[in-house]
Amino acid sequence: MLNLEEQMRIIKKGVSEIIPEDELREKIERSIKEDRPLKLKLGMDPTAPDIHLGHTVVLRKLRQFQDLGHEVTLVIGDFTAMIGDPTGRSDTRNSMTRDQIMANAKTYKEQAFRVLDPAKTTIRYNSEWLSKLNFKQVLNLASKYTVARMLERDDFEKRYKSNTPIYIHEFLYPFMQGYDSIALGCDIEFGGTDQKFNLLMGRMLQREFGMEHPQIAIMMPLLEGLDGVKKMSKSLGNYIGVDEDPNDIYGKVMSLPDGLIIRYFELVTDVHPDKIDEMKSQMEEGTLNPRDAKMSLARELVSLYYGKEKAEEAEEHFKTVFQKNDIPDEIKEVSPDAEVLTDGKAWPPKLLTSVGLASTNSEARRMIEQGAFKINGNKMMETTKEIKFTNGDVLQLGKRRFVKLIIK
RNA sequence: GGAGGGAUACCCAAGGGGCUAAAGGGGGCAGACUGUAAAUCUGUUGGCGUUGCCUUCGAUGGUUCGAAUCCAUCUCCCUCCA
Repeated sequence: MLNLEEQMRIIKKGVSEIIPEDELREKIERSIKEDRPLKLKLGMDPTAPDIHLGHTVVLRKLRQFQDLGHEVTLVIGDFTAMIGDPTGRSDTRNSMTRDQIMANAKTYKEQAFRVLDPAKTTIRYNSEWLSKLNFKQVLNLASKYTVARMLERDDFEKRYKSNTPIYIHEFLYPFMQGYDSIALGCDIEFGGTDQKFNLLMGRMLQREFGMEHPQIAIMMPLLEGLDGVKKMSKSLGNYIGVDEDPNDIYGKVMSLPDGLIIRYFELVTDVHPDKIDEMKSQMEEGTLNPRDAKMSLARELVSLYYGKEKAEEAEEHFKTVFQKNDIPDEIKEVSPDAEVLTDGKAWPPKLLTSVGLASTNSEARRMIEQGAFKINGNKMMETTKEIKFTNGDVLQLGKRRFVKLIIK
């Protein structure tokens, strides 16, 4: 095991807050002295099936701890998912069915191991202990905190003031998450900065339940999503999933606002800090085109999850389609129904719909009128008459939707 | 339990009998431009082979030549009182 200062240097890199830091030092010291790894906990609500880059910010930090010799318990919130974490939400979550939860939990596990070391990771489900609590025990937990303090929470306060309902069971969420920490007796709990309240609740409850050295809360910054402002999340649709197609990951990275390039390098890649600083100053001086920095970020991320080879392929694909404005090599081939295309002639809006490029005729018509439709690279604006199509024609609607026409 | 207020498109939000497929903003999509799918500007944003027709303003009925708009019942939400 590395000594205290070396461990702390690695640990502190990139974290947003450690509460309290001096107790963390004590814990690490004890762990070195007793040669006992620390128990780290990360709770994940399996409310969406995919892990995205936002999750990896915390997962990567856990991985660093694992590399220092510590152990991670990944708590799958199968029980808590039935309520849903109210953190940051402006409305009540819909509760989920058991099947959905378990299916999501499965992919979470698989995808989390793309970052975590499976040998040093334990997976637990919190229904294991939470479903066994009786009402008396719940009351005991609930008696440790007041309504006024609960309403201090920003999200609850906003909802309360704006007349959006808050259900009592949502108040219980932090207690359940806190109880996870009691059940597992963990040393450190991780989360995004938005988890501060829940993490501290765990710490407080552990102390109430007689733990001598309650857990430390380590918070990681929240990664902004594709829009560059809001946090990355599945429900906002501004995410990059670790399981997505390499071309999509590459493309999505390229669509990030320039201001996020450095932040992404820092939070979700393994690129050395010195190298990142160098890029930063080069961009400020104007000697490095942000586009090129973004391309290397995209390459870096794809190779992290798919390897170098796939990363290069994705880059090639991006160059052909978006930079040269060419037609990509691989295009889905589609044969339209005979009733749409007869004797090689078809009404363009209907053809585009039947071939999957547009979802309705009206949408197709609008896009054609806006000049978004190309056949073999030539703009075509006919929306009333039928026109001729030939086998192998490449149909393009907008910048990135392509289809090759196969006439049977 | 009592008294009031509210529900409008993907989201927020205007509209209180015909001029409303429904203002405005956000988001999405497209076009121009560029350094990229960034920024900016412009257009567009229910469906239908489209100078017209059909469906849509919480749900169901009703009044009316005509209803998002008026009436009745119901569902859900909020506020105040108990």
